[in-house]
Amino acid sequence: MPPTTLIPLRERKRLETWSTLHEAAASLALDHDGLNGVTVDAIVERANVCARTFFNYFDTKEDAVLGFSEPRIDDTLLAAFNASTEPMTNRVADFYFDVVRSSRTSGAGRQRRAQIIRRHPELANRQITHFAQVEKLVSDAVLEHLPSQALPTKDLTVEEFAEALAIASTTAYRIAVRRSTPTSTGDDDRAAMHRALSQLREVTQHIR
Amino acid sequence: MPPTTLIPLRERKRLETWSTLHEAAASLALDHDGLNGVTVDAIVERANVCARTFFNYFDTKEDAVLGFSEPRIDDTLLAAFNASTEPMTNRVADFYFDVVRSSRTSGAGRQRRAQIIRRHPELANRQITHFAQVEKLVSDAVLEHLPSQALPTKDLTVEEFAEALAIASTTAYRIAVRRSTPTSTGDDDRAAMHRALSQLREVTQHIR
DNA sequence: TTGCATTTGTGCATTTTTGCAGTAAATGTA
DNA sequence: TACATTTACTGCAAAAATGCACAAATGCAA
Repeated sequence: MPPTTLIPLRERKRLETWSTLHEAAASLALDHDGLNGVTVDAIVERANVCARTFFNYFDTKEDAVLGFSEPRIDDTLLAAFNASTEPMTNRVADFYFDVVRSSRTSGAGRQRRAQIIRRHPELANRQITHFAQVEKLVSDAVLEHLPSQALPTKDLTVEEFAEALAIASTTAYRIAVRRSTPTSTGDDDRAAMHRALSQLREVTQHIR
Repeated sequence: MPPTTLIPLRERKRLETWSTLHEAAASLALDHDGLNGVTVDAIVERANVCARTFFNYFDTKEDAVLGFSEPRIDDTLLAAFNASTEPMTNRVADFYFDVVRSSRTSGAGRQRRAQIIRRHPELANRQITHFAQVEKLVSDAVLEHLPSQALPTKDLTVEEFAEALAIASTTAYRIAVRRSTPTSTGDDDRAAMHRALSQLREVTQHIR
């Protein structure tokens, strides 16, 4: 565990409030039959904040239960992307991975999210839109920062290329998550993603 | 323990922060050789708030260790004072008691405060000024709300009368506190104060 | 002595939380 | 059917917490 004093107090408290709210929402949802068994009031009472604060952290009750926040691209992540010397596909995949994992949800948290969605499939939609958001975000960022010489063939526009890279990343990431176990670390998952990516290359090579 | 939902969230949190800071300050002071063994930084780190917030709650480090807040007169207390049908001296004593006890310090807290002061006598000054503050506050409030027919003799101005009532209250209260034990409740202390008051009457009757 | 570091305490701008009023949709109830 | 109640969510103003710069006092070392 990293020493708490490295993170400024204000941010530490924000993270804690986020976690408390998500924890309250998720555990209540598991105990009380999903979304409809839980009210915002019950969540905030358990988390000891007011209802208005709840909506400062989550757009919807659904998001609180699943622990989704609007995905954002940190400057640090962008810098890492630009600095990387990997082939472009791996580079984008790493970037995608970083963006997805920059959310505050831990490994155990993702496990539980999967459990909740399994038990309450009506929540699956939200997960899909979330990954769509990440994909769009990554696609746009890649497009904006793509080195001009990176385009592999004349058949593709840069827009198409960026989009394809993002789509491939999503695919590889989802494969990695599917293969992930409760004991997997973040590094394990990243490696699994790269494996999936190269398998994707193998498979697609025979298309004609 | 009273149900928490009766106190509004904002006030609940203020009380909690106050208690947390006082608790941190008092226990650190007991463990580390009084005032000088404890820094504001150490207190706020334990209480998990920033240093500026500490000074929003306490004027000085001393006050935090002892758990003193600037005494204030609640409208509720004033209303009780005005509504009372007791003889004026008892009325003022009750009022004084209410004002003193409206601080957030519990019975156990007062015990510990006494312990700290016993062990670190340089803190005793602060206690004296605190009681002087309360006395002045009560004296002024009584002066302002004294029924005009309440003056017992022509020998006293109303100012002097109000002051004397406040002084008598302080005296009785301090006697009661000196007699208080760790198992005394607030009601016990109030009764002890009234006993001290009537003993005061006995004793002073023979002055000439 | 002088200079440097630590500590208490304040002023002020920014961020966060709270409280409250109110909208819109869903749901229960006469 | 109409009508009240509950619930999710928003806008806005006031209160509280934070971060930061800074003053004053204190201690400590050269």
